[in-house]
Amino acid sequence: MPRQAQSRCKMVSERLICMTAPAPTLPKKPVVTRFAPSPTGYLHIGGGRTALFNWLYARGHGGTFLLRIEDTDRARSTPDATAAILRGLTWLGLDWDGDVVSQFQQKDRHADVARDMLARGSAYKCFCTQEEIESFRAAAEAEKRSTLFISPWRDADPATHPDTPFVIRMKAPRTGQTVIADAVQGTVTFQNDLLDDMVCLRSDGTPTYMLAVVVDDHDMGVTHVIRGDDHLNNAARQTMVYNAMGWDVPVWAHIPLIHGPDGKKLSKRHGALGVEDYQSMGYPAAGMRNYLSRLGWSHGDDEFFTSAQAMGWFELEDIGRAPARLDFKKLEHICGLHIAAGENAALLHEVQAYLVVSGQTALTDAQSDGLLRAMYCLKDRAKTFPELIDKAHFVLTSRPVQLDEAATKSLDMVSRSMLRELTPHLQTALWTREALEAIFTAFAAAHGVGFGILAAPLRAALAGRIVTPSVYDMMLVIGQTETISRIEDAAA
RNA sequence: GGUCCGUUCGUCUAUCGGUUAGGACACCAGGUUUUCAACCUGGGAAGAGGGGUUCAACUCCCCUACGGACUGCCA
Repeated sequence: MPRQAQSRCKMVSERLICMTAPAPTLPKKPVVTRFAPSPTGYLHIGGGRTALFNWLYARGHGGTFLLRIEDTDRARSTPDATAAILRGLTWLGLDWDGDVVSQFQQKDRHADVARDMLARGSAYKCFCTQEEIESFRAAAEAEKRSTLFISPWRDADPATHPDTPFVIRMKAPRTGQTVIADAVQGTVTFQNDLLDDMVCLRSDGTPTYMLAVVVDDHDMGVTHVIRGDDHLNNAARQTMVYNAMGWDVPVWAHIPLIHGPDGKKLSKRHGALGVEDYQSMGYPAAGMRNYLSRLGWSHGDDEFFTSAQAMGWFELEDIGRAPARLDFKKLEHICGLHIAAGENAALLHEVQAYLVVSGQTALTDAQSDGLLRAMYCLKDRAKTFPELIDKAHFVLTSRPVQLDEAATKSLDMVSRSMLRELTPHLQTALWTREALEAIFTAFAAAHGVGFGILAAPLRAALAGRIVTPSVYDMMLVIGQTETISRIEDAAA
């Protein structure tokens, strides 16, 4: 994928760097990004966007997009949740490279690194019990002191170590500051004396997230960590692990979270949270990708685009710093454009998948065939798949066509007799739009009525409803025989 | 409480010191029409507040307010 657009600013600054320091023109490391959800439920819509950004960036830069499941918390991780996440990503069309990595399976490696840090003197054994720490924190809070816990074992003589369970804590620097050069947030500075010695290895020998992410990201060769800005504070402590091990720190990009329509953090009461919920609501995946990518990222005034275009445009510096709200109206609008632009067979395929996941009965072969033939007059008007199916009712249904209340009402004595007079004209008609238009125009004129008067009972007869696509489109799609039969049914 | 991040129309956003602050969704009005949509035209609608810096600030700096994240042997 050629780089179509690049921040002008960045190009200028790179040029400047080259002029002042010609040396660092080392070959750029290929981009490696990853999405690392924890398997505690479904794929959250915010997680879906994080995955999307990682995917766009990797794919747009000829890089690699990896997937890792952060399942070190055994109590909260379930195989079902992992499966749900994979399903969500697959539906969104975000394909990852290589095998899915299980963080838990790397636990021995994590423990090795923890011991390595111990040997290097950048970590130490802490024998404090959780109860001790909890009571310390409770007391500190009550007295309004800092709850920052400094282990008494930090500089203890190993000879004094008791024979009790211990955790391995990072021996974090107590002075100076840690600077995060974030591609989205800019330069963020943390005072080291405000950061505690995080636990790297639990007393049961399992690694904590803080250690595991760093080790895995390093081992997997991740060059760009694009994740929610709820991790921004963590980045400082994680940097210390990189430094302790002498590893290259990745490029950080902490993106703002997505909020609900009311501006509050997205939660259950907002309804649809999982990516799969959006699939069951019948939004096309291409539209979801388009809409989600515009939440917090922009490329000038471009609103409607394909993922291929987004890949060519996507740069970290174009990501905003403020949280964005979910707007279903705009989502629908974008999705409508994607349905309209969709290829008929692909749309049919997606509609079928939608019916299955939303627990509805799939279309029969005959219905699929009908939908395919009707697609041309349907797809411009539907924003979602349920809407598309609703508008396709005339071709999905079969005789005898069920009439709804309004349709029954419009088929009164007068209009039924009009329909009876109409059928002979249709029997001999050439079945083209032009010929049909000529017939109906003449027929309406002969009866001294406008075409609208004629169209209403026709909609009722053909679709059983009075809100339908164009009557000409319906007749052309269902064909001459079926049209005449339906009109005769209604006129009887 | 502490640390960190954020704040342009109702919403998503453009703007990288000089613009009548632009676009899109939504909304309102009109047009088109074969119902509903779609479509076309037009309209209202924004720099949180206060201080600086500057010839000039939405843009840079500080303070306040509001919102958020983190502050775990969760991830």
